Amino acid sequence: MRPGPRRSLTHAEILDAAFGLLEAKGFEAVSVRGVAGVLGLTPTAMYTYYPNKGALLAGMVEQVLGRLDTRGADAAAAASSNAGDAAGPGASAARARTRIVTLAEGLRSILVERPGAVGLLLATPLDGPNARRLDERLLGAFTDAGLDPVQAGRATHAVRVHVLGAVAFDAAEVERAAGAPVPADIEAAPAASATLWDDAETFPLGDRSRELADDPAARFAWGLERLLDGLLAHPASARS
Amino acid sequence: MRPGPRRSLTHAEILDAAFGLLEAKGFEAVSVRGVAGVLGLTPTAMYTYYPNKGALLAGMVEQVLGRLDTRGADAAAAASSNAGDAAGPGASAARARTRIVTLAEGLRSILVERPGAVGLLLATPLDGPNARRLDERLLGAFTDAGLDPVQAGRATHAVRVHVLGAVAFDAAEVERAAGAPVPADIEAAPAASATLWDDAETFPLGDRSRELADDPAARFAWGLERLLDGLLAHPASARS
DNA sequence: ACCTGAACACCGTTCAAGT
DNA sequence: ACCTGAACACCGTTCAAGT
Repeated sequence: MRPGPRRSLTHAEILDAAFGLLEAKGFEAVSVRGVAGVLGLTPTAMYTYYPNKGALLAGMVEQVLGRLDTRGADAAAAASSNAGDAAGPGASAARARTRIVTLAEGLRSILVERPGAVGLLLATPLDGPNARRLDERLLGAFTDAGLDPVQAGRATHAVRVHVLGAVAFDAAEVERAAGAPVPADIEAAPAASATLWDDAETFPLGDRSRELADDPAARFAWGLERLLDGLLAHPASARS
Repeated sequence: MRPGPRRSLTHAEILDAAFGLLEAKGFEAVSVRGVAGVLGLTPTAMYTYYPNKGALLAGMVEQVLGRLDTRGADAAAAASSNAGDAAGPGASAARARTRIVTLAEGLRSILVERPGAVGLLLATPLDGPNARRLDERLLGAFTDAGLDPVQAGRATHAVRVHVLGAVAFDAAEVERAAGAPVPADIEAAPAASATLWDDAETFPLGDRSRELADDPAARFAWGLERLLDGLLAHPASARS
């Protein structure tokens, strides 16, 4: 069978195969050749659908962020049914904060659900339509909360950084727990000239608080709330 | 010349070659074979020094974080010479905040200086001696500022996430500006069921604030200060 | 201990050719 | 337009062998 039965796959089918690979064998296993193999295609046939591997990954990112939409709508429905029509001063700011938390938690849960998806987000520029829509929502919420455009832009960036960074760290910790121990490799570390830090002595705190290590979800939620405390502290342009 | 002149390289020489590759051609170019090539070795000879590629990368991470030590000491000296012996209430908390900012800004500047180094940090578990020492310092500073051990651990994590996440995003933006345009790829994005978000309309804010996009250093500093505002807002155990 | 050379099982991508 | 097959220039890693 030389030219093949001309199956004419849809992008959705190709992305499904790619996500199957991602879930089964991790981000590293998502290769042009691998996806082609799952689909029964020759690697070169993939270049009919995507001009390069980056475009494939961008397509996957868009699909992941697309799930945030449909799910976020449900969460917003539940939240708004509780809120009623309260109209105290700062009520719209409070609703804006809830919206931000909903978006951030939603994005996190989607990324946690699909192990390997973080690698995707970090490896691909987040400038597709769904990524932009997420940005617009955060931007709108921060504006509603009283931030000026520049502050809202920076705050949006900070939230994006916090969500992706936190999930990336959690994923790395999972890998470390499951994976191989890290080699000693003594020579690599130049001895610190620790003289001026001596007010800090040598801390035995690290091991203790690392053993108390709470679950990633709680840690994330706490950090997000603290970040929002800081971002939303000064309602108007009282800051430079 | 079969067995070669038995040069017996040091780890430092190997890491230098690896960093040369990193700076010249980016993180992707840091390969076992590539480093071996620069050193005039056969790829397999590398496995005499490092058991695998991960160990090589871990060695590089440790060297990067080691630079933070020597540099942080200088910065601390300059800062403390200005501070004098002020003893008002909250003075130690203020000094702790300064220490945190110094560490975070120092780590960021080191990562920004070495393009490609972020990829390194994100690809490698941060559990070497220098990484732990950085953790201990942040932990100690947050404890000095009045946080209990669990809060200090979470706060340390939040700062780490913020620094690495922000630098990773900046790096991605630089790549995007220099690299190829992203293909349209329409079919991948499932249309959002946008019904419930309609109070936000469609925001034209995005493009405006993206054009005003301030420089990454200012954006980072602002976000870090806001995060610390939130993390250090309540001095004692007034929080759950 | 340090190194070579051959080999295995992979990558992304291009090109000429077929239907 | 969609696909194959051969090819190019790469990966990380293992193994047997040399000094």
